[in-house]
Amino acid sequence: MPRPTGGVRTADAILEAATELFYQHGYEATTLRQVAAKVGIQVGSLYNHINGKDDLLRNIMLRIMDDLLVAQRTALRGRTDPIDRLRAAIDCHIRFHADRAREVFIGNSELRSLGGKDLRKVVDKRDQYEKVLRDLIDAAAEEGRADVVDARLQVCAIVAAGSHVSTWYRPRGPMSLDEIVSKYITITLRQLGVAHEEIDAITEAAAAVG
Amino acid sequence: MPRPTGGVRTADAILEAATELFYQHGYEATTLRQVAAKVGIQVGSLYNHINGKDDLLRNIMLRIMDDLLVAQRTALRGRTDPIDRLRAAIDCHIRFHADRAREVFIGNSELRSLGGKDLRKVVDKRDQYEKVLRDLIDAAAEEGRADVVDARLQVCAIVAAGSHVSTWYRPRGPMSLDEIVSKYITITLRQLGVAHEEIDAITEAAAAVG
Amino acid sequence: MPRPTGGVRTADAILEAATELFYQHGYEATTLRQVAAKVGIQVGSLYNHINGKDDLLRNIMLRIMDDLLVAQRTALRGRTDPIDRLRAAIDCHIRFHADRAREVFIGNSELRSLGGKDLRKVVDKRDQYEKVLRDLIDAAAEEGRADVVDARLQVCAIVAAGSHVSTWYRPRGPMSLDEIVSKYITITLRQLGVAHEEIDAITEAAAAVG
Amino acid sequence: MPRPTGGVRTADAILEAATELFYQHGYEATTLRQVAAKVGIQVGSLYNHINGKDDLLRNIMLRIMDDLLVAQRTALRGRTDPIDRLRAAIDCHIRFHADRAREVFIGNSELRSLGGKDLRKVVDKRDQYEKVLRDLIDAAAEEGRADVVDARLQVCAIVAAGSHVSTWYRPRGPMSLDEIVSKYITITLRQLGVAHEEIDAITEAAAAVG
DNA sequence: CATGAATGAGGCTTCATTCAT
DNA sequence: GATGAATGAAGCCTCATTCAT
Repeated sequence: MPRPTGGVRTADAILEAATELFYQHGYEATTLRQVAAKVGIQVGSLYNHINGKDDLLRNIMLRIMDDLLVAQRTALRGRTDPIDRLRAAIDCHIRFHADRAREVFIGNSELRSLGGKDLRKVVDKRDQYEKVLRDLIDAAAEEGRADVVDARLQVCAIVAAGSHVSTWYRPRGPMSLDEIVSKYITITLRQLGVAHEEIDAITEAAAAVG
Repeated sequence: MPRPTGGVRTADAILEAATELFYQHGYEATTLRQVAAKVGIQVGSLYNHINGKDDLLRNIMLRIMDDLLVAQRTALRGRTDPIDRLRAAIDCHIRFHADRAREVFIGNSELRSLGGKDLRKVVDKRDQYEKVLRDLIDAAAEEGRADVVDARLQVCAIVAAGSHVSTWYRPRGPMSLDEIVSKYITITLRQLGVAHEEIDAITEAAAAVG
Repeated sequence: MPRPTGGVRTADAILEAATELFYQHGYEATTLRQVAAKVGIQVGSLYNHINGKDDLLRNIMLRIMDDLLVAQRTALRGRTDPIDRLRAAIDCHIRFHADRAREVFIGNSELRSLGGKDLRKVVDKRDQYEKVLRDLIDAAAEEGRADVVDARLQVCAIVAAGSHVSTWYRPRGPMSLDEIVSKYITITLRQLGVAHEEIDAITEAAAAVG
Repeated sequence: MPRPTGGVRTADAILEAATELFYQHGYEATTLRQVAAKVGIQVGSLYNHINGKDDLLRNIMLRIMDDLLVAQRTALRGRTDPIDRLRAAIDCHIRFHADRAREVFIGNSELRSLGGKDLRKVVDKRDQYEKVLRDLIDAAAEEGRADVVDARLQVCAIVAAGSHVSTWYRPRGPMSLDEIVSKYITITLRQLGVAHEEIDAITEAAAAVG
C-alpha cells in the first residue's frame, strides 16, 4: 500500500540523510535501513531514487568536490594581487570546510570506499584544487612576497588544516567562523613566510569590515 | 631462556594483520576472515587469541596512543629551553606519525567505531597529548619567544599536519623523513611566530648533525 | 469501420513481449520490468491491462493449448483414411510446434509455475490432445495398417519430438520446415510400424505437391 | 549457537536436496531457504559447503553430463556389431534418463540459468554425447543395416524421447523400467529403418534374459 | 591450539503490486 | 491510460561468533 508523499523532494532528503549518517557513522557502518528510516520511507523505496548504496557516496563526493572547485574559482575571481589571492583562497578553504563540514569530512575519509572510476575522478578534482593553491604560493614567491620552504608540503599543511576544521567545527561552537577564518589566514600566511606587515594589514582590513 | 611460544607469535601476527587491513580498508570494511587469511589460520582460531573484532581495534588504538605519549615524554626529557622543547615535540610528532602511519591513521579515523568506554580512554589520552603541546606553546609565548595567535587552534593545525602526514607518507617516497621533519619544524615554528633567527639556527644545527 | 484502440494494441504487445521473455529466460526469471520495457511503458501501467504476472502466463498457456486443439481438429477435418489422418496429425503437430515454438515451449516448460486451477485446465487440454493421437494410432492398428508396440508410449515419443523441435527450430535454419515435417512423418510412421510402401507413397505424394 | 552434526555428509545432503527442489520447482523458483530447510540447517550454513546458488546448479549439471558420458562409454565397451552397439546405446540412454530422471530433467530444462562458461561446458558435453549416437547410426547405415533418413534429426528424436521419459518416469509406475527400455529400443530401431527381423531377434534375446 | 561446521542476525537489492496524480 | 513513487516481502549472501572434535 503506497503512501505517496514528496516527489523530487525525496531524492534530496535521501542525499541529506545519507550525508548526515555517513558523517556520523561512516559509509560502511551506515545501513540503508537507517537512511530510509531518517527519510521516513521503506528501504526498498530508496531504489526509486538511487541505484545503490555506492551511488549515494559517489553523488556526495563528486558534488562536494565540484562545489569546492567552484567556490575556489569564485573566491579568486577579480583578484590580482598575489597575497590577496592567497588570502582569498585560504578564506574560502577554511570557510568551505566549516560550512560543509559533513560532506567535506566524508569526502576526506571515505575515499577508500569509492569504486575505481569514481575514485579517479575525485582524486583528479582534488589534485586540481591543490594545484591552484600551489600556483598561488609559487606566484607569491616569485614576486618575493612569500618565503616558501616547500610548496607541495605547505599545501598539504593547508589542506590538512581544512580537513581538520571539518572535524570539529560546529556552527554554535565557542569561536565564530569569521574568527576561525581570520586566525587560520594569519598562521597560514605566517608559515608561508609572508611579511608580518602584510599579514597585519590584512588582519586589520578584515577587522574593519567585520 | 624462555622461548616465545607460537601462541604469542600468533597473537602478534593477528594484531599486525589487523593493523594493515584496518589501515587499508577501514575497520568496518575489514572482515575477520581477511585477518585470519593474512595470518594463515582459520577464522575460528582467531578466538583463541582475541575476544572479538572490537578487541583488535581497542588494542591497536590504546597502544598507539600510549606509545605516542611515551614518545612525547621521551622527546622532551632533559630539555629545558622552550623553543628547543617545542622543536623536539614537533620533531617527535611528525616522525611518529610517519613511522607509525598505519596505526596513527587508524587511531584518527576509527574513533567512531570504538565503544563508549574505550572511546573515552582514547580521547583522554589524546587530550593529554594536546595539552602538552599547548603548554609548550604557552611557555614559549610567556618568554616572549613566540607570538601566539590562538594556542588551541594552532595545536589543531599541528595535529592536523601530523595526521595528514600519516596519510601520504611512504618510507621510500620522494622525500626523506628527516627532510619532511625539518620542513615541518620550520613552518610550524613560523606559524607560531617564532623569530626567523631562532628558526634558522635550529635548521642549521639540524643540517650540521644530519 | 472500428479502429482497434491503442488499448487493445497495448494488451497484445504485452502478451507478445511476455511470450518472448518467458521463452528466453523462463517465467520465474522474467520480471515485469522487462516486459514493460519491451513494450515501452512503465511497470505500473501494465496493470491497466493485466491482473498480474500469473495472468500473463495463464493467458499464454491456455491460448496455445486451445490453438493446438483447433489446429489438430482442422487438420483432421474431412479426412477418413486412418494413415492419412495419422499423417495429417503428425504434420500438424510438428508444424505447429515449429510455427509457435516460443509459446509451445513455454507451455511445456512452465506447467509448474501455473496455479492449481489453471494447471488442471491445461493438463486436461493436453490429455485431450494426446487422446486424439492415441485414438488415431489405435484406429490404424485396428485396420491392420500399423503395428503398434504401446500406443501411450508411442504418443509420448511423438509429443516429445514436437516439444524438442520447439527447442531448436528457427525459421531461417538450415532445414526448411517442409523438409523437417516430411522427415518426422517418415520416422514417426516407421516407429508405428506402418508399411514401408505406405510411407513411401505418402512421401512421394508430398514431394509431388511441394 | 552451533549444533554440529554431519561433516562431508552435509555437502551431499545439500546437493541431494537441491536436486529434488530444482526438479520440483525449477532453479529460479527454488530458494536457498527451502534447500537449507530440507537439509535441516540454516541458510547461512549452506555457505560452508557451496559458493552460491549457481554453484549448486553447476555441480548438478556438470556431474550428470559426466555420468551420462561415462555410462554411454561403459555401455558400448566390448561391443562391435553396429546394431548391437546401437541397441546398447539406446538401452543406456533410456535407462539413464529414467534412473536419474531428476538430474537429467534439470540438465535439460535449466540450461538457461547457467552462466556463460559453464553453459559452454555442458553444451560441449552434450554435443559430444550426440556425436557418438550419430556415429553409431552412420556406422549401421554404412553396413546397410539401417535406412537412415537424417542422422542428426533422428538423434534429436532419440534424445527427445529420453528427455521426455525423465519427465514422467516413476520407479513404481505402471510400467517396469525393462519394459519401457525394451519398447523404446524397438520403436527407435524402427524409425532408424533397421530390419524387422533384426529388431525381433533383439527383443527375443532380451526377453530370454529378462 | 587449530579446525570446520553451525548459528542468527542483518545487509543490499529486487520484485510484484498498489494508487494518487 | 500512463506515470512515479511507495510498499512489504523475500532473496542471496556475508559476517561475527560459538563450540565439538
